[in-house]
Amino acid sequence: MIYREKGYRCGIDVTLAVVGGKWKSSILWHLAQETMRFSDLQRQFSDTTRKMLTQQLRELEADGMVHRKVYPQVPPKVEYSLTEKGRSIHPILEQMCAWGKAFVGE
Amino acid sequence: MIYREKGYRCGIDVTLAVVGGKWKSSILWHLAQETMRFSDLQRQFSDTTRKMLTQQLRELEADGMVHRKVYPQVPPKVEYSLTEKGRSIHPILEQMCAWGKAFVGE
DNA sequence: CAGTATCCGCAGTGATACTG
DNA sequence: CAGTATCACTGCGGATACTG
Repeated sequence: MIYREKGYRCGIDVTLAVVGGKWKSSILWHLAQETMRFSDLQRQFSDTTRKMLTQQLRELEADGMVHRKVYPQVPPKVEYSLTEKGRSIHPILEQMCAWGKAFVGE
Repeated sequence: MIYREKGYRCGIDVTLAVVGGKWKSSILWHLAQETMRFSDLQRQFSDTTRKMLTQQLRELEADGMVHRKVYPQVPPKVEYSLTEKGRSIHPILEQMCAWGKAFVGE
């Protein structure tokens, strides 16, 4: 199974490559609630550097999970939202969230 | 949300901490089919070092996801199988697998 | 505001050799 | 057979400064 010139053992590995990044699932989770500006995301992920946040967003964008809308104005304004593909992972994230809670709450 | 003295943003992060490791989901996936000896796993994951494989298995064991049965004999024999907790993640893995396949097959 | 660019430390990983 | 132990290296990610 090939994606972006890399081989994957099965679909699970692909999924983890897309949402398994350090902050990606959380980003997708938050964007599912609402469209957010970069500064909004910075506030939510205050323990992350701009660099990391940008990088994760760029990868999600490259995978077609998020849409990046740039308003050509000064000062700049950039909004991030989920694409259709990005929304399609949400049921799985919800289950992962529930499983994780149950796992800890024992 | 605390687990093993580490804070997690939400259940998703916990789940990824448990199954998101480089080979963990694949290990859980294969063990779901059948109990395997260490050498069986080595064959399946031929591109992984013994060290990595051992480490991932130890972490899965510490999280109560796999059971490690040692046969006290020479030469040694060690069998790995899923615990109840380990089996409980399987539905999610199946969905991740399906999602990943759909993601690539476009 | 929303990013790049650059440098750097160190944890994670690999290679190799050894052991009960 | 099923692991440890040790060393060396790479590259992820943090800190900081700069830019359109």
